[in-house]
Amino acid sequence: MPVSIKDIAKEANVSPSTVSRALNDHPRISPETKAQIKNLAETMGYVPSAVARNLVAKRSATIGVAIADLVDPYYVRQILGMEDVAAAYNYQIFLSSFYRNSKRELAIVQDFHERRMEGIIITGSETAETYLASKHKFFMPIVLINSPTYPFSVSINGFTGAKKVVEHLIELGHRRIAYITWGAEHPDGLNRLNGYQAALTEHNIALDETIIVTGDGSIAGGIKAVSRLLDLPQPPTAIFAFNDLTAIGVINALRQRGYEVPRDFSVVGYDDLEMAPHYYPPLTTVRQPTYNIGKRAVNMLFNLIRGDNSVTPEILEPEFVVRESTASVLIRQ
Amino acid sequence: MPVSIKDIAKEANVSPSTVSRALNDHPRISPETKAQIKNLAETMGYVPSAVARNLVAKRSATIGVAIADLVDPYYVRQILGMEDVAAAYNYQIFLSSFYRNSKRELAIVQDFHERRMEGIIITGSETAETYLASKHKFFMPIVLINSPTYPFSVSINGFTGAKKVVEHLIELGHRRIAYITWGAEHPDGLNRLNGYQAALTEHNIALDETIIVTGDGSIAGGIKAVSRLLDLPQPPTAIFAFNDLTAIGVINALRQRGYEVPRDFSVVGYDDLEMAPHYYPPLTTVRQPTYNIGKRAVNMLFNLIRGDNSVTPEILEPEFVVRESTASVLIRQ
DNA sequence: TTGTACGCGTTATCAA
DNA sequence: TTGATAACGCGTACAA
Repeated sequence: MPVSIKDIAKEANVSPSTVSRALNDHPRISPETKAQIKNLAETMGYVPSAVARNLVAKRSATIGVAIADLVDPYYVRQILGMEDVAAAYNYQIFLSSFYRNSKRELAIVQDFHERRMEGIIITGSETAETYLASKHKFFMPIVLINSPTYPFSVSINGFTGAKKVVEHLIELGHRRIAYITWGAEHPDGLNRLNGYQAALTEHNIALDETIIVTGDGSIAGGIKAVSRLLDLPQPPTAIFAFNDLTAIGVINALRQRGYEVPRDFSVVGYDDLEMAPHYYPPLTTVRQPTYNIGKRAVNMLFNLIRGDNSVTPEILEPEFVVRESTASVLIRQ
Repeated sequence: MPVSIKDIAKEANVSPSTVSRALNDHPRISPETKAQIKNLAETMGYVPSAVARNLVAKRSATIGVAIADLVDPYYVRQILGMEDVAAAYNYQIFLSSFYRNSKRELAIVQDFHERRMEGIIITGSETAETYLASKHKFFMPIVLINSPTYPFSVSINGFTGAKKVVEHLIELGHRRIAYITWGAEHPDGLNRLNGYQAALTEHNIALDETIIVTGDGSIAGGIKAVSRLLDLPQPPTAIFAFNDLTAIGVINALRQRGYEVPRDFSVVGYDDLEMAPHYYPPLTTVRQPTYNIGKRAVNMLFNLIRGDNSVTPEILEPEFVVRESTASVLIRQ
């Protein structure tokens, strides 16, 4: 249905290559024919076919981005950074979400290959080893976010992030600090757990596995975790949640039971969501440089596309933000 | 770099068309050659080129989705519905965000054309008239979300949504009900404003333009709006915010000034964000059928792609949800 | 300055 | 059952 370069050529009584040259501002063409053809293209409603162009050019000026969860602001804000850098390079982004399903993730990577993306970024992968195994042949560079063992990756330091949180709570006098995880398979899960443990060890606080419970990164998960924590013979005085949504669930569940934060329990989240400073109480949390990690990932990818394989894994530092959901253990009665 | 059908043909000593048939499970091919070629393709790491296939097939099995804001959960949840329907049809989605910039929106539509998407969905467009004007030639069907004047569109009824909110507040005894809008250009802005006015008129409450203020859909916008509202000689007793984020800003600003919601002011939001029931206080709001609207939009688009032009604009109804941020005006002292 | 010829990777048609 | 040929829309070498 769309009009092609040939249609214009026929209409203008020139050859298709002349039309091509006119449309691409090729130097060797007379100004008159160029103007005439451009006019004709306009009136005929010509729209160049990227698919034909990509076939012959062997490049698509497009990168594929696979994201763990389109609804999670943590991942979405990374996209913002990617978009800005990609736009500066005149590249487009093809975005797909695999919803934390490794099978879907691999299907997306396959699709990116078929579409001949020039590079791939995957954020939130739970199967990073796959991209190291040589049994798959990937003919385009792949950059992972938060898979620090992968050679081409950009990550945020979950170890120091978690450590700072726990140190802050210890400084406030807390000794029984619960930790709500997000299952073992979360890309950043192990790092943060190690940070949590390191802080305790450095302050000679024995690790108590009963106050490490598993959540799912959701508000509901935080609510459930509180039930388990408060049923303990010796409940914690502070709760470190895997993310802000979990923390919100925690605070709500505590309020339902008549407790107040931070008077009765200190609670810390992670991510610094847009509404974290506007929650009640404003959340003490860890701000992750999401926009920046997106930028860095695309920059690294372009280096790889250019053939510069000297890139090394990058690790960005998160920022600890104290607000009002944490307080000294002493204010408890 | 990637291996092509020709490479396999050479390796197997057959013609390219035989390889094509083997790979596509064509009926007229011997089982042995088929098996041999499939093996070869596997070991050689063959990945079919979607771009070459699309060129000859004149179809991409892909629809383009342009979205007003990737960070706004309201839009993102629509994508979820689209993805599910598209997947059922074996279609992929190419997603781009224009961040409420009409120029970028049109550039995305142009890009979709060049990539030969089979159809386009635009949600949150502020320039819907463009798609009616015949000066542009669009050679693929376009479905708009929340542009009810466009013939191929799916919308949520903002009129009844807003009306229900105001009726609820009136029932609680409120007479001075402020409304925080999101600028005139918001796709649903006028509909909701009309609903707001209709409810007031039906209850013989005079419209007071001084308590209709402009926000920007953000928490910060809600905070600013409160300043203007409380500086009025006769402040409102209830505030209807354009969305939940604005409502959160409102509630926070009120709390900062020592007021409590709903004791001193009733506040209503819009959207029913994931955390709306878990905010403090839990938000009275309007739940929009976002997932469903995404589904309907894709279904409509497929009808158009099939050539069925008998589609008519669809309007879905929102659902009013009462929680704890609203109360009778009588409980004020 | 313009036209001719060819190739990109794939599928479909026709002939063998 | 398989092979040769053409075509999709575009860009580019080479020839005119």
